[in-house]
Amino acid sequence: MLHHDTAEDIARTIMTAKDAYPAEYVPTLADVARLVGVSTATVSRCLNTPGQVQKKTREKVLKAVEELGYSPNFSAQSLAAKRTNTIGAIIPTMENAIFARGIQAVQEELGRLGATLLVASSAYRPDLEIEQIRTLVARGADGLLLIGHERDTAIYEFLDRQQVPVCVSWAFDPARPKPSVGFDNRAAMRAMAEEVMARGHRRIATICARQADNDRARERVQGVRDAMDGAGIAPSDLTVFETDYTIEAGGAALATLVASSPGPSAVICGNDVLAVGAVKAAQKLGLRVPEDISITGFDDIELAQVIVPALTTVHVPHRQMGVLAARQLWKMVTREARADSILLDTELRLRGTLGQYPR
Amino acid sequence: MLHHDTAEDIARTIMTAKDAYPAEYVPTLADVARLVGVSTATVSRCLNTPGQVQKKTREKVLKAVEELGYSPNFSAQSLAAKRTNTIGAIIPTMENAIFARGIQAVQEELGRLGATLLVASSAYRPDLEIEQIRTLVARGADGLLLIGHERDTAIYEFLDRQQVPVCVSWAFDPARPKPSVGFDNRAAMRAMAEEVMARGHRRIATICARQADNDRARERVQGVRDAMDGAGIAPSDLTVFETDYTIEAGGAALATLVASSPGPSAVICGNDVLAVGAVKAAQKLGLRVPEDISITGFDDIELAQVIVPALTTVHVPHRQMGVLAARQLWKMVTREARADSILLDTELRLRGTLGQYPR
DNA sequence: TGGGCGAATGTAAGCGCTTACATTTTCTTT
DNA sequence: AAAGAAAATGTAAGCGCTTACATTCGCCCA
Repeated sequence: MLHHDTAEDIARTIMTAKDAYPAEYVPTLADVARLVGVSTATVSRCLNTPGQVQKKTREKVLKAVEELGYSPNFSAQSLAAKRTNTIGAIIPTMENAIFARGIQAVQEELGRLGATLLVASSAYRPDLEIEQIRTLVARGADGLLLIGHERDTAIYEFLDRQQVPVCVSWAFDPARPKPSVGFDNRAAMRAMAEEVMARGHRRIATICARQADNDRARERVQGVRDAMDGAGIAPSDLTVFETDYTIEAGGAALATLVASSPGPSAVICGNDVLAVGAVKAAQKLGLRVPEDISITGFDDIELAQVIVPALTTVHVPHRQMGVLAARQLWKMVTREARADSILLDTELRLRGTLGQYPR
Repeated sequence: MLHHDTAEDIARTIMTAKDAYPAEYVPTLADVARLVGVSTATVSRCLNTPGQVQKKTREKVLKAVEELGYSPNFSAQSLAAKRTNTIGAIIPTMENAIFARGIQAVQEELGRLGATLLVASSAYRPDLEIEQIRTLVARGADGLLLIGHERDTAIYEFLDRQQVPVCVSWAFDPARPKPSVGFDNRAAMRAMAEEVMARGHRRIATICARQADNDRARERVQGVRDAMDGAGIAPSDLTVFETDYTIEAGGAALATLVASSPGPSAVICGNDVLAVGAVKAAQKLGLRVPEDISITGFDDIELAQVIVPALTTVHVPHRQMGVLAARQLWKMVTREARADSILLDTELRLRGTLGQYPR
């Protein structure tokens, strides 16, 4: 007679295991198979391709899975199947709402597509980013979402060798080797700078993040220069103040700028966090915004509408960007289609912090 | 004569593999071992316990690793070693600065300890949280960081069976089975409510998040009731308005509250996001804050100091909480020590939105 | 009723690593 | 210089799954 283990037999195994190792026993596929009296292949199929298994068998298996509290071992699964249904994303920081919001959208969309998102943050440090990329790849990420194009070519070679598809976001440049889903930082900032200059401002300064290894920051500054050039002002006249990505740093930068002579009549900030810091600092110095000084931001995060006056800024469709980047990446991973770059539109949001050049 | 493969041999293998599969070849431990002429065990030791290997051997191995661009396969590694050096964290949302900041600290501290953090967000949905917990465990998370104590007991049983240590944060209750690193939500809110009542307010309302499966929200409301009780007011007199966790929802809630009769003279909000929405909405309705209506928050996020007037709120030491939770969890994972609960202090930050009861 | 065919299930070979144990090499010690 | 201990390295058995291929089952039709 064929012997099929009962739930009690398995329980006994568990007891034994308990004696041998102090750890409680975690059931495996084989345990489920043994309890039901089928092969591990059948159990595996029940879980992954239920259509291939007879209804009766499937039900018995699922019941056993439930009874034993079985949960598949991800490492074993991906080692055997060579895919993980996992996408990795590395963002510069979680502390800025801008990335948080976009990445939340990525996560939701990937969940809808049946994939999981792993998020790491690099604290704006290229060396840490490389480390995170290697970690994520070693963890079997099927694809990677990276912010901005610029990074060491060695790391792109590594990714190519490992056959890991990459999609770049928060930037757009079809000329780059990797597809990107984003917006044109330079053109967007140029539009903002033109708007500023249309109000008569000529003494313009910019507060931005470190440009060295940040193509987005650099392109935004370049956008301001483009606008100056277009208006017949020497782009080299632009005062650029690089600083950390915090409200305090933005405030300190503004204080320095207005202390110089002649101080700027308009300060174009590389993002909203810096801009909010600048607005608060200006007000603390007794300057009226925008009567005495105009200030603009970039991103359009919640903060922008909370301060008084509300911040004039560039609106970026983060959620849409996240959703599209997720879809694009998934296409690349499943090799459904060639991924193209997608350009999203930004929009000027003219609010209270931008005014006419003081008469 | 013993034959050792040269880099060219390996390259040839790679070429062959290339013909067989379109994918480029990803080198394995065995390739490195073959190139150097040692066993896989030695290579493994070079990478994991370099002290056990002779300097000369180690150098040759590391050179080969470099040359081949070898990167260990995480799945294989954790399948064999039964540990992942990975901690999972599930937070309600990434879109609130409060969690982002704390989790960033957790990540930094774990990095220092040699572990990686995997972050998932549940969008405040218990069913999604369960799913995320199972995913993280299946991925081999050595430990889990969860927000708040309250969840289905079945999921705690599952975690116990899987032997996954859990540390709870953003809450503190040593009476619960899992250790927690956090603060006393109830006492903190009670202190705030007492401060409000000390200014003469008696018509008090509360705007908070859904209490149903959120012990933190519930405890905060309870704290307000405690204070009322202490002042001889019937706690049942408290108007509680539950809503979503957004600025807009906070604003809408305030509008509803002031429209009722008699409207509250002070609105105690469950967190800063709701409070900021309430302040903005009140101002839009023509009410002066705090002269006509007092509003308080909880968390002390950046926003609190950006609005005018600055928000009176409860300061929570997020970064410290993150660091301590990370250490505690790592202790549990490495079984270095029994983990205890840690109580952190919160502090009232009395700023501009809380004033005397209108005469 | 038997042959043939598709559907359901089983068999077993890995996936790339770690590690207990066995073996070899090197260093002490007398 | 021999013996023994310690250090370095090798051998090989898994870890828990997936999946190509082999086998068996059930059903239909002639």
